[in-house]
Amino acid sequence: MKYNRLPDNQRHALNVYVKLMRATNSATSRMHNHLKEDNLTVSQFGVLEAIYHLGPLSQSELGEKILKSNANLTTVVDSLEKKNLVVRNRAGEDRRKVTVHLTESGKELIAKVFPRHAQVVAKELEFLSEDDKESLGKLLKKFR
Amino acid sequence: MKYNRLPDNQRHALNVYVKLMRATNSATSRMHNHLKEDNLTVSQFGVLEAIYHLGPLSQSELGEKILKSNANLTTVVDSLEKKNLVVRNRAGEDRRKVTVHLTESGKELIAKVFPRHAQVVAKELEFLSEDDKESLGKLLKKFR
DNA sequence: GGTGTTTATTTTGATATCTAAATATCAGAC
DNA sequence: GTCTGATATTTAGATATCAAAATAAACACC
Repeated sequence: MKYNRLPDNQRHALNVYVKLMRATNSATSRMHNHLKEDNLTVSQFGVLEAIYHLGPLSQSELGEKILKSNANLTTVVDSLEKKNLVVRNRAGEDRRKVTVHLTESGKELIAKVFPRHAQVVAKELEFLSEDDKESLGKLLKKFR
Repeated sequence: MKYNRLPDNQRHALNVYVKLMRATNSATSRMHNHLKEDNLTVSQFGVLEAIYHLGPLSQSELGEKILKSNANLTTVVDSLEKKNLVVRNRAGEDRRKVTVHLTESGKELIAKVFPRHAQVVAKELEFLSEDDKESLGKLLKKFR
């Protein structure tokens, strides 16, 4: 796309924007493929992984982690519960909150899937040098 | 997320991956908001914009541009057609292909919305210096 | 201690999107 | 010319997701 006739700053911004979309799209499609092997959606994996690394969390906390709406978290946790990978616990101090815990089989599954995920992500980012990764990380962090 | 106990390269890759997801998420949610004013979805806007800048395109070409499946393009073009913003044309040499054109009101709309989009994107990326944008662009380009 | 406000989750109603199968057309080999 | 395989779009069936309203619990404050 050429975007002529635009002020420089807008043209540059649009170019970065388009590249960001394309990069994310290509990265995710390659990195998320392996989840099918275990019948997990990206969101389901995200929830399992967050609890795996951070311990039991409430649904709204999970929503922030995996960047999905609260309404959607209800659905995602429902489907994980149906598969016996997590349980909801409403017995905390604040009874509005649901705390989501891994079951034994949830723990087993994520303990198997996460290392593979880490490998796939590392492999798919191999084309970046360690320096590239560091600079890219710093730049992306500024988006906040 | 700390990702201890992982090899360095995997830990670094995961950090970049997470930052990429978060950056894209935060950028898109801020940059796509203005489209609601004109009742356009991101995909609908993407199609209008692609034709606006590149001229009439087939649906599969549009799918590549906006990173959506062919099946979905049918739906997106359907909805644009319903709003009289584009027309399908099947009269080319290859009669399998549909070529999507802007109507007059489609042209008017995108001629109004695109400059605003460019402004919003530029504004939302203001926190990056021109140098930052250039380095980021170069790094993201490597994702191909 | 009742009342209004905030917070967490769920429900409702709707859209966007995907994969796989169906359909239609084209292009090349024979 | 006809068959075979590739390509473009559409249809069918399904899931993921969202925004807004509903529900329920906690908090604040007079």
